[in-house]
Amino acid sequence: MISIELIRKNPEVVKKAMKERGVEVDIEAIISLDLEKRRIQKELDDLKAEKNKVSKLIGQYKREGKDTTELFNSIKGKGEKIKELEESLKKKGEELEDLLYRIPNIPHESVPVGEDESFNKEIKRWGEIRDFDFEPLPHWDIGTGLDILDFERASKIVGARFVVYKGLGAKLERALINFMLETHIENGYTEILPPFIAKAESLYGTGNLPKFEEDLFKLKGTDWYLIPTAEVPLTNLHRNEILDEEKLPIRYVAYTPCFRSEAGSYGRDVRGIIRQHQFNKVELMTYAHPDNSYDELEFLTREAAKILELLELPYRVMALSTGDLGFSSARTDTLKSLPALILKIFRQEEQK
RNA sequence: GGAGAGGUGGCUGAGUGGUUGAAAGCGGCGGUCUUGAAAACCGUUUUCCGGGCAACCGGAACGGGGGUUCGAAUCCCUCCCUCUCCGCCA
Repeated sequence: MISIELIRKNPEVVKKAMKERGVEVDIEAIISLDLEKRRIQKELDDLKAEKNKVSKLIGQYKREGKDTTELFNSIKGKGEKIKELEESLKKKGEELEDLLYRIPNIPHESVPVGEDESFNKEIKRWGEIRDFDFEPLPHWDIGTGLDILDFERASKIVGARFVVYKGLGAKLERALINFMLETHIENGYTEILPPFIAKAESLYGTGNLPKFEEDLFKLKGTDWYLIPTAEVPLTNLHRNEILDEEKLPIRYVAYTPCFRSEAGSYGRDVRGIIRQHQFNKVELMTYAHPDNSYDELEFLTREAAKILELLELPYRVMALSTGDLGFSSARTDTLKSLPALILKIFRQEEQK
């Protein structure tokens, strides 16, 4: 969540950032709401100060055996007024918080400015894209042909957008997870195996709530959600903690399944294992000092790229433009590799 | 599932409805002493919000929320969490 102080002090910075992201946010409305809220708080605090003073006097008078009726009379009706102000302060606070929760992060100055993905900037390219002297098959044909992916039986169990990994398919998935974990652990990341369920408060912490509730699976009759990414438990691991600066950076790696409702993406990437309701992910996460967090980001990106290099998969590193940036991200360097290739084949398929 | 105990500052741990933001100890910080350190002694040490250029002033916080009261860490309700015992169980 963007702090109200930042908006108070630098409204222009925030406005400019929102414009670059292509997001409509009424900063002026937030500022005037904040002013109104503070005005109420001042009035309330003054009133409470008055009442507290009298209450203290009553205590003193009683101890000294003096008459207190006059004191009681002097604060008559104050209670109701206080309750009234408290209520309106609470309401203003909630309104303000709700608005603030819907403001995305301020992009870093190094992020290319542009309204959509066409403004993304390539910052690195690695490896050779293989040429085939035959027509390559999409992965779902290969997978079902080898009997290592089974989409139909998955759909029997649960429905569309799930897959059953079978035999060597299951083993391959497991081996990849393990390979990634081991590689990162060797390089100083601490492995975490977190709960795959998180409560609402945690989802607010990562910006998934309140704005993106429809992307999540909520467990009926509870305050629990299936995690859409390991980022949720990893970020909340240290929520409301003050970290010792000496111990930074704290580097974590976690394997978790991820669950996404993919609402609003019906008809997109409908075949294969690209856009599933459940998928496996090995996540890297670093808690770093703000002074060197962007160096740390580069370290982390290199670390992730290493996996692709070890697997001899060609890739590009793309800096996402302001218009393509995720909600809580100040900067995103994304690795485009195999998935992009699959998508390309898939989209060609789609056009036929 | 049944029965019970408990949640207080960085930690341990007192606390009768009224100068208790909170004893004491530990830890931290500053100082005296010392060549330096330890010990001892003295002092100091919560956070958030608001107002103010500032010194400072006001408000809030004793697991969360609500209630009673002029006044709540203390009484009542409710939720959450931790621990112990019994039962059941992968």
